Amino acid sequence: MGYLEGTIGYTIRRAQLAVFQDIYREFGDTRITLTQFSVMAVAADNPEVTQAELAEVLAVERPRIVPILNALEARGLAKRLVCDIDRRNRRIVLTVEGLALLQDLKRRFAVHEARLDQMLGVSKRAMLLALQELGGLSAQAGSAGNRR
Amino acid sequence: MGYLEGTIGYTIRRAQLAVFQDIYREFGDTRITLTQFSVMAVAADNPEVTQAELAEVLAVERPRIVPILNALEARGLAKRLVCDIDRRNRRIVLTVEGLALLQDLKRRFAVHEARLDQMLGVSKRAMLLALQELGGLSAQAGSAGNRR
DNA sequence: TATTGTTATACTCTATAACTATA
DNA sequence: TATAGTTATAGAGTATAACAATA
Repeated sequence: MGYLEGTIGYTIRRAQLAVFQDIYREFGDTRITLTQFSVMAVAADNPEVTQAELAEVLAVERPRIVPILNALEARGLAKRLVCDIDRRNRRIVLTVEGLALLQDLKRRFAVHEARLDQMLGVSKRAMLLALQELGGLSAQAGSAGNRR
Repeated sequence: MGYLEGTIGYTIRRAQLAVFQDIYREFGDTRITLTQFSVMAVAADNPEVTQAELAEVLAVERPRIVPILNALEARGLAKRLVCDIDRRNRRIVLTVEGLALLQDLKRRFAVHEARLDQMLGVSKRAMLLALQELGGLSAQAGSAGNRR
């Protein structure tokens, strides 16, 4: 090795793998994926959110949202409601069961985040800000989405 | 939104997407994936590396290495050599063409890294170290690989 | 025409088990 | 029996194009 270790690309991939594993360790037997969790969290805070908006926030293509919502609906955790104002849109709302599960998941997520806080200490804030700056890379780019 | 923005998990995913896009922007028309690049970089520094070792360094399952090397071999960039000492192993070596392309890719990668340096300044080093600490999460974990 | 959600398709990645050849 | 590489398979994720309904 040697060359890769000092690069952001390699390091961020390893770190993301570790972070996601840590989250799934807490999620345990809930059979909820990170993307499903993210959809639920966004929907809870934004009851009027549409599927296209969800796709943009989660940085996935619009078609990906469909099976994710299908899974949540099949488990009775969320519902699609046709928007009266513009009947092309569907508003995503959590059911009572969905809200209850989200509370549980957020508790689990907090355990995970607390573990990160303990590992990173004060440098956590600096890293978060730096990571958010990196998001600005795509703004600079000529445009275009993912290549691969 | 709101909830997700302050989390490491969400932020690291967005950041990784941006970083990878930025790398592919530089790789341009080379038709080399990040994983292929990583294999070439590791093989160049460790001429005796086996496929199993590659898999571990790159954090992919051993079967994933096979099609990656097939692609590199098909383009005449790398070769598998059966190890004389233990004929179960194959040593991965780059061809002259592979080494030449790797030099080019490293130049492109350096442009990408320089862009990150410019964006992040001194905080880059702190972030790199913090990200590497996060890799330690999996060590703490009960064990096990990816969940999903 | 343009947009939202959807379907369909192809490709990649991930995870796992099982096979072969070696040891 | 154990290990390295391979094959095969099933399940997710990703990227695109195209369609129906609606605007």
